[in-house]
Amino acid sequence: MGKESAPADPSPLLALQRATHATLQVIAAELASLDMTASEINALANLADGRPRTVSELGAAVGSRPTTLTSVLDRLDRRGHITRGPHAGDRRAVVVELTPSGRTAADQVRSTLTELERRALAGLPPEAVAGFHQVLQALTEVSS
Amino acid sequence: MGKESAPADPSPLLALQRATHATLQVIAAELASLDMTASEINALANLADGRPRTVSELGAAVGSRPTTLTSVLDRLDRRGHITRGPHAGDRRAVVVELTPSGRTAADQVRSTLTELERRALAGLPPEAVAGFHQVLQALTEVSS
DNA sequence: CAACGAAATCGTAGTATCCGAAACCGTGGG
DNA sequence: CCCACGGTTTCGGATACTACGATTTCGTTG
Repeated sequence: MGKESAPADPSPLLALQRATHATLQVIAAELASLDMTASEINALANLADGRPRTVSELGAAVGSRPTTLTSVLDRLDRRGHITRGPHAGDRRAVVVELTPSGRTAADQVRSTLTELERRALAGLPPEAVAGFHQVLQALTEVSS
Repeated sequence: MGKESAPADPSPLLALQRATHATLQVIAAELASLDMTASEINALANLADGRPRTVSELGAAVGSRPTTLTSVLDRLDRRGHITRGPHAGDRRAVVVELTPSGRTAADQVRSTLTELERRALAGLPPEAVAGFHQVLQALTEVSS
């Protein structure tokens, strides 16, 4: 039974981790000019739509605890990429927002991401991509 | 136009990272009795098939540099989960192999993984899972 | 045999990540 | 009105991941 095409890795979760690591390294390498870490890139990419978010929201988006984000946001703040402002309706919460320079960096991050996605998914049928998102959402929901 | 089901995240790569973080936390929590970190779990899961591997091979499987694995393997070694032996045909290389106790732990890891996968993918059509693997492989290949 | 390349380890440094505790604020009950 | 409770963020401390450069050992090629 020729198993050449199905090596030894039928586990979706292991393949998930491998793909994450591999893409992460490529992204960090292509964005080396920004001199940012993976976490900073991740945070910035999630803010790239320009909509301000609280620390908790951002933490849920990137998959980290709010405590973890504090140091990441500290660095982005020091570099002038984000600002922390008061929340309109809730004075406990802090609103994280992109500065103009942060917007430039975030756009660069997003274009790198979409470029990599385009390169990888060019020859694949749309059903595969749809299934990909379906499985990712199922995994995320089960792990929420 | 109800946007509840399509939040603001059409980026496959961002969804990938979120799912990875979310599943990683659940796995680490369910395997808390083993008292191992995510990297150790990842390495052990990749060794669970019982086939010995070199450090470089394992590094390619988990997505880390060989230098990164050294400390992880040190810990697994100290706990008696793996042994480092000489490679038959290449005396530079080191062969990493599971011990009986490592095999027990690896089996536990694998059963936790398959259980989580089963829970998440139960209601999904096989085509979705197939597309998931297809996209994952494409992303990994582009980033190799 | 001499030179070059590959494999793994070690030392060093920078982050990431989480936990517990504290400070601040919003909400509901007396 | 005041108070207790829960949510939000930050800080301090501890552990571990990760990478880079240098080193050692070994295979390979000329």
